[in-house]
Amino acid sequence: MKLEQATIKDIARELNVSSSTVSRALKDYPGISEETKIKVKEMAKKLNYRPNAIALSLRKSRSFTIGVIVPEVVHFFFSTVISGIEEVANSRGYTVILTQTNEKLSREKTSVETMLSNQIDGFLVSYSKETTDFDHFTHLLEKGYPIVFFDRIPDIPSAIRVIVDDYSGAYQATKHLLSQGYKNVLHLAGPSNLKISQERTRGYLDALSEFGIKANPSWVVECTHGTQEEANRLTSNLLKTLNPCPDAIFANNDMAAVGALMACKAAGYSVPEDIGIVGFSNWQFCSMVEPSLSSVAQPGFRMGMTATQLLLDLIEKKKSVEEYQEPVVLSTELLIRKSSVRVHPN
Amino acid sequence: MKLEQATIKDIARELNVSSSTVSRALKDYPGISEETKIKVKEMAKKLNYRPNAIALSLRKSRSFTIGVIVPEVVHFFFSTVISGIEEVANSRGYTVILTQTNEKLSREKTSVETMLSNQIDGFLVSYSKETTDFDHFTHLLEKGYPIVFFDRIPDIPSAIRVIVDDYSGAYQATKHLLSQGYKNVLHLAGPSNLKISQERTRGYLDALSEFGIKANPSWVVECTHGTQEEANRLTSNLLKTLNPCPDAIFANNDMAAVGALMACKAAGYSVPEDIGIVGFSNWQFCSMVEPSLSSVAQPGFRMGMTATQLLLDLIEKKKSVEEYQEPVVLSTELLIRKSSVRVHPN
DNA sequence: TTGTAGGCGTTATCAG
DNA sequence: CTGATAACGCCTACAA
Repeated sequence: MKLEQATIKDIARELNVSSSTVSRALKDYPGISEETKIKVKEMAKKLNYRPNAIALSLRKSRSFTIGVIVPEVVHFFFSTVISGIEEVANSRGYTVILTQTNEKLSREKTSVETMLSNQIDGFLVSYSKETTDFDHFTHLLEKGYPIVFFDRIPDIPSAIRVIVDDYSGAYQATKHLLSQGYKNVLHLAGPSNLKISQERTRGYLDALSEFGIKANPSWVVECTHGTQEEANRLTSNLLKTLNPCPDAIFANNDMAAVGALMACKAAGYSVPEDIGIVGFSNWQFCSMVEPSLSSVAQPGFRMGMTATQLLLDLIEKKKSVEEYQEPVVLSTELLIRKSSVRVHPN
Repeated sequence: MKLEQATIKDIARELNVSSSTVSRALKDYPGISEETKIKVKEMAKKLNYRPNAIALSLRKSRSFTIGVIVPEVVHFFFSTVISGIEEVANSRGYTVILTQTNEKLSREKTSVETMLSNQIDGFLVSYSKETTDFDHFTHLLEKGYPIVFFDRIPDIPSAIRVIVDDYSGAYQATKHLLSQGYKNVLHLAGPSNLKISQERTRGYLDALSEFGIKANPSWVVECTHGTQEEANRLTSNLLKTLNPCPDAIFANNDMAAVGALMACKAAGYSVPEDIGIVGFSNWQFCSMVEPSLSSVAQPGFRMGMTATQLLLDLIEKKKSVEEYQEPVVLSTELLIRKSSVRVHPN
């Protein structure tokens, strides 16, 4: 029992005109009498006519659809980005197709294929943690297919990229900890194949060196999954084994920061008195935990909007790839809460 | 610079056969010689042939695409549901188009239109808080168009609906509070036009009456937006004005529960000693707040999977609407944490 | 075993 | 100002 949609032909038949006339009348083409225009539009309304986007796509080889590939929807940051994408895409008349890879390269590849099959006009991509080889994207880029990478970006100069200022965020966070008088700052890092992780680690290291502290490689600990449990486990161990014992932790993400926070508390340390903590992303729960968690806020919504604007401008040829050789960088902001501010500094 | 996609015609031309032969060979139709099949498939690979889903849709009047309409992506529960939807849709070869309404009826309506234009095969809908009139859906239902409502469901018997057991969850939560010895349980309710809110309130009321407590209408307070701030403000006031002072709060959602928690602490009450609190949804932060928040867990992922399975079965005519006169109900689970368990019961 | 023709809904092109 | 025709890529009766 399919919804019998009225077509242009139906309108034409009812009115005894040709379908070309109807098509033109509906689009207010010049050279159509006012009279027929009105007749046609009325009939269209009467029959509840709705243009068939599929037929249009086929005809124009343009689908007015963009494909979004993210690692996980259930991730505060990404869901915020998606919100921004939706916003811009809708307002400019585009439809959004979404897939999540669940951090799997294989799913990323099939997603790309499906979307290409669906003739999407362009991609918005944040790749999976497993992705180290970008052939499935470079092939497309070479042919001039519009792709905008956001947050997790590849090292391909010809790719358009939107990121937040991870380096500066990490730098500010670490500097803030050091300024508070913390001396031994541990870094719970992200997967080292992601540029964002590298940048955050770089910011951490630079802040240390600015304070004349020699970085110790064993104080940069990779939290591969970035989950609370993992960070909890790692931190518990580190608190026992590292010498001197860390008195501050800068975590690559908030989940890890909370895990570390729990571990510190469980080990009998007080936060922020004994150990200061700063996270990254400013998830909703930052203000809810005890003590509230300082964090580097990333403008997710804005990132979604920016990336989509770029992509659509590209698709509509309002901009060209050449104009974006360098990544677009959105600023981050350190939000200082209780977890990193000593009431009685040492 | 569009990606020049090879078509069936291209393969046909290269091989000096007709396009129908190619079409058949690619699909392993009976009555095609092994030899041509192999030739065709090799050429297809060589030319990097990829079927054009758009053309297929037009031809078959089926798009293998489903439309998902949710109020907000940035919402732990909904993002979990989306995850479940993705999972099933992908594995059964369907693409997902997503829009969020931002709780606006107008956007809900335009979303429906756009999706219909895109010839989607069916809808998965959780409607907005503004939606009180369902004409834009009933029109479609009457024509037999496949729609599955989830979580927020309308009172339309002919609509297929998937919900969690809100009533039972709320009932269990309230009963739990009363069993802990709390006497005066306040209910921070959700918007009264949503069935889920009504059901949760009903569960609350029934638990009260089972304990021989006469419900007081002014103890059911509507939190329209369900935000932390709103709940915080409301609770602060209520703690001052209600007589007797509440010694427990059952909140319609976790954000509100946290708001209430903050208000209680700020007013000098200790949780759970003075005031017990239970939330609803089991957001990630429940285990992170201090004290950890008891909450009713909703199986979001499972809801997404179930709803999608139903929808696809419907689309593929493996099931009929008649088989689902009653809503499908997924069970909830009360997770008891610290916020509702007195160490020293009165 | 393969080819031909027609059509899904729309619009661009050319004629009238 | 309007109509006929072809084409987008694919599939499927029907014919050969």
